[in-house]
Amino acid sequence: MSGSAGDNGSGPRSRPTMRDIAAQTGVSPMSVSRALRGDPGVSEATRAQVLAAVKAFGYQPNEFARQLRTGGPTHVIALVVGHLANPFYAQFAVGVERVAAQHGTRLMIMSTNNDLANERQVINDLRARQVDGVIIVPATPDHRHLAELGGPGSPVVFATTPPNGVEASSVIVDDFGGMRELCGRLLAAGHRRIGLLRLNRAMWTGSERFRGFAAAHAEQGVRFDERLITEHAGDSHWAMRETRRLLRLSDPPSAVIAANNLMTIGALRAVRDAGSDITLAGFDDIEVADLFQRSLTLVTFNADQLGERSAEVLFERQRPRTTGTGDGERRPSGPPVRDVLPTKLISYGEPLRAP
Amino acid sequence: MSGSAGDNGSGPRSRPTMRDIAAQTGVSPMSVSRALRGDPGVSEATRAQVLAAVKAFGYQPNEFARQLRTGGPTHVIALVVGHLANPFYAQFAVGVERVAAQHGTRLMIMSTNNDLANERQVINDLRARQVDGVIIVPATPDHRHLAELGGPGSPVVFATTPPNGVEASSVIVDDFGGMRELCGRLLAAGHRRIGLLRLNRAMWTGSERFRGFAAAHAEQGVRFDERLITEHAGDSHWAMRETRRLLRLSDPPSAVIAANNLMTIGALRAVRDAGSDITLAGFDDIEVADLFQRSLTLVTFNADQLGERSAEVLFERQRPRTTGTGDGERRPSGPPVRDVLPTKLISYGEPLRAP
DNA sequence: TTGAAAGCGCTAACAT
DNA sequence: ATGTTAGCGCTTTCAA
Repeated sequence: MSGSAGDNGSGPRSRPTMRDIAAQTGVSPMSVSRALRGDPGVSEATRAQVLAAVKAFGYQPNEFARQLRTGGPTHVIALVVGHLANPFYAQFAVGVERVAAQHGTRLMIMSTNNDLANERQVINDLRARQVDGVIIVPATPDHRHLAELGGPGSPVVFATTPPNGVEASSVIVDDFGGMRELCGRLLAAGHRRIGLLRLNRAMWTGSERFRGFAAAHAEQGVRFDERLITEHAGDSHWAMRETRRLLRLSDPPSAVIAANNLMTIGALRAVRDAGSDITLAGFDDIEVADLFQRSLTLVTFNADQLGERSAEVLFERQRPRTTGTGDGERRPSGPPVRDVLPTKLISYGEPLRAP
Repeated sequence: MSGSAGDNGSGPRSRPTMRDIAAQTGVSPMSVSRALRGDPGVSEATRAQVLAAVKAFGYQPNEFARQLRTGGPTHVIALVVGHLANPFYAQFAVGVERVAAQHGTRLMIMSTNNDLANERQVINDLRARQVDGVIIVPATPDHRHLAELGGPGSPVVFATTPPNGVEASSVIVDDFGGMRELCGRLLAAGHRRIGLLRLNRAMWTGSERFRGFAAAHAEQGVRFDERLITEHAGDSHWAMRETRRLLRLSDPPSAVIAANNLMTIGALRAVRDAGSDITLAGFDDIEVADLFQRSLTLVTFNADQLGERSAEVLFERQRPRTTGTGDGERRPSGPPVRDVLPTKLISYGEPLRAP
């Protein structure tokens, strides 16, 4: 009546093992093992008995013990991201999980809070836990601490940022092209003073998106004003303050570009509070941008698809680990993959306006 | 130059074990074990040697083997949610992870895509993987398939929905009170025909929020029109269509309440497209609601904190598993906890208006 | 069809 | 301070 099965009577004990099932059934643990795995070498009679006992005990095989013995894959991959609350990561994770499920693999999502020490710990932990592979959105520009990953049986894929100092596959976004297009449009519309809330130059996305900004200016023969460009790790509070500052300049920009989704939100708040009619644009899509009060032009890409592609690359590179001391094994596969996803400019609300 | 350490020369082999380190160092595996765990019973000399060899081999102890032997906790808890892309879950996960980190525990996030069969599989998998505990936001109203969780050493906490048919702790939101307050305010403002996009009545949140709606009407002596109430699992597309339908009624509502965050988004889109000036309200907070074109009144609660509290409850109920055949162990602890988090009404944009 | 022995990688408990 | 033995829960291998 009260609890489920397996807890018959007095003191709860530790989880039942195969031996318990064997004892209960009157067969050897080996037969239990066979019965549970669907091995043909058991009579239907014993199999039925075993399964009954299993159900009665609420028995669940210990996956670790099995994995230890067989040396097979764990069917777990890990996704390491900076901060879960960023909707980009969530959407990315959705894509990864879809592909993982297709491969009968579970996804373990770990967040580093964009902290290097934390990232290190997480990585070590994942290695110790024998995950079949890792997809990482690196928090830092230097990836040498990730070198230990990517060994045989545990490939790694870098997402949004190519590996730096390590050999590994990567799936990234056309940061340069996307920003170049956006900035080019603004310039073509007549904007001459464009503010930029950029990401740290040490970050790949930071430098690439900035390169796009600079390239667009160069192509249209416009010199940009350094004082309209500020750099940060990229949170919304900072973006809000910084946008406010830009708006108050004696010679303010006629447009502002925010280099990521969170900064776009911050910039929007500053513009709203100031009642300014400055043109606003940003990198990264925002799911509900169509509901915003202000028009917004965004460099978008399919985060979902980025996740899918990353996972596909990961699985392509997986090879079953050798059990014993096997020595003649091949490397994961050929040279690292390096995929680049295209971006697409989307205007929510009105299209880009002249200043 | 090229790769990192441990891959000196020809063919990569399987991961090194303690024996490899021992052989390399000329000590016994036991000393390696001791050195790695910081056990005092090793000379500084050997410890140094061991650590050097470990670094050279890129050796990482196998956490599974260790766990198997010691029978200790795995220091992993799992969070099972419906769909990662829902920002509520992401925010919830942030809170859970914060508390988990404080307990030196990793968080494994698994999504079920709101599918029962999937949920079952995930749960089994987690049991097989010996997680120290599970926090679940149940996808379905019937929780009997979760009965196997919650055994000794692996407690469960239900979040947002109390357990049904199982004994377990839960941390939920004041669904009833929140909706009652919101609806009460609308009625007090003079609204007499209020539309409701409600969740499935089989779901706890669905029935509780509806109870609040009904209670508010009863208290103010207003009869609600059943035809203004529609029921669904709660996605934004459906909410959009349904809101459109409500707006087109010959006797349309003067206000519409959406029973969750996704439906609120859908309703907003419908209202925008229709150019209607209907009053809109919803359950669940929306991070960027302050940037929306339309004013919105929301029943909010702190998802972060809900996550923290759930994790705290989980850890309170954890007890170290007994290693051997220990029999005199106690139950996790006293009776199940049942926490309820308060809600808070927030108006973004203008406050609630009369019809 | 079934079982006994051995061992996956590690560590507790006992030697030395 | 170091090593040996045994065994965690399971499965592979070999024998009956």
